[in-house]
Amino acid sequence: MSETLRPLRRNEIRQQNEALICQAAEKVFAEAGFGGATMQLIADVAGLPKANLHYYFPTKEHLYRRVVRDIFEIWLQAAEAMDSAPGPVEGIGAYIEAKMEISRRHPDGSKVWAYEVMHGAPVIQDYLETTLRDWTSGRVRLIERWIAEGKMARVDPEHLLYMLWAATQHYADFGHQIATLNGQPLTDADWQRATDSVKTMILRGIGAV
Amino acid sequence: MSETLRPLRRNEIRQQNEALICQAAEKVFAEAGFGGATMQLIADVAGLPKANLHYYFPTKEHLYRRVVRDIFEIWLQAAEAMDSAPGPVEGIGAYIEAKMEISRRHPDGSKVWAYEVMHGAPVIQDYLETTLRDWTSGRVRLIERWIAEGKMARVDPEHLLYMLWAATQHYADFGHQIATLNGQPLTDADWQRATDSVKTMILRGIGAV
DNA sequence: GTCTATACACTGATAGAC
DNA sequence: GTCTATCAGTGTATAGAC
Repeated sequence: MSETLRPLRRNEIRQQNEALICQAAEKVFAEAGFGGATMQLIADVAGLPKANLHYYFPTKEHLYRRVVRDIFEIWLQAAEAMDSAPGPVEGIGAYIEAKMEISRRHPDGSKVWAYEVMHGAPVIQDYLETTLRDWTSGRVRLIERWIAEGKMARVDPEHLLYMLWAATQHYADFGHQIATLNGQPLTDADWQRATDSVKTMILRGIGAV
Repeated sequence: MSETLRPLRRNEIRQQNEALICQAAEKVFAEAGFGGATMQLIADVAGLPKANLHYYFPTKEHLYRRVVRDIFEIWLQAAEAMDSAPGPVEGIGAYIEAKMEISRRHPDGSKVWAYEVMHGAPVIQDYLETTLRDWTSGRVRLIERWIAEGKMARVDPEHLLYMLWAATQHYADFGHQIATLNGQPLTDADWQRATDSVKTMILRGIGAV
């Protein structure tokens, strides 16, 4: 009887521990990079013996790969905010809000992604060449349609996307610099003002308002 | 006679070797981060025995500190392009051009800076709190003056600066991602188009054109 | 599935001959 | 100022008891 339940229980334990380890790994990888992170420190943060990490993830690189892939999924989900919008004001406005919210809620994930890309994307190069490229192509066509319909100025769609990524992720990746210049970490009101500033400047910059 | 010349010669040798080592270190730190970089690899890239690095820079951290400080100086020099301009079109336009040129010519330096800030600026925290904060305060006042003079829209000066940094440095820090989406590294014409795009969107975004 | 002990490789740094 | 040899410390990964 209990024999038939054991597989499910094991899966639950695995899922729970993997999530715990991933959470700790994201934090440590963001703070130290791949080379600077140690399995020992990740284990300490997760509150597990170091050997358990190797039980769930055979190597440090496997664990890192998993963390980066999780972040990539979050980026893609935010992208949906841009679709099914009547025009750039709603679509790009919603995309900026979604990406700013991610920068606020998942700054470590954003940093790990930045770290990975900065170092030549050794782990997720295939994602860049497939999923991200496909997504980008689709949004370029969407922006070109908005331009053709006279809903925004004639801007280079690719460089608009780069600016959207840069402006929003900057608040996560360079959050420490911003907090230092601000004198303290951004408050709720600060984040609202930041989001409004980015939205206002970009929407006006593309001639949508 | 030759005795009096020796100190100069030694200084020249030191200067030359330090520059060689810094150049190699910038490349390796950018590609691997502080933790991932090894003195052995930096020595190999510089074409020197590892022990020589420790002769010129006592520890790995001393070498890293020097590399980050060099980059910081380049940032500050670019900032001068913004001053002594009659208005935002010339001032911010020139600043964008200068920063895009740095992203193109010193992508490794930009990455080391990004890496350092992303990880909490353990080495250059004092620069953030003194030099960068002072510089920022000065430019905020400059932008506020332009706004008061009706030369641009009423935008939040701090967030405009963040957007300038983000948009320009993105082409260095995320250059690999951009090259992948572009199908190849940016050409001269691509860089020109990128610079024009950033200038056009931001200058229109702040109501300066 | 969990954890202790350990093998094995590598790193930063130094000593000391040249 | 240059370079070989080497040490002490640490890292990843695993073996094996529980």
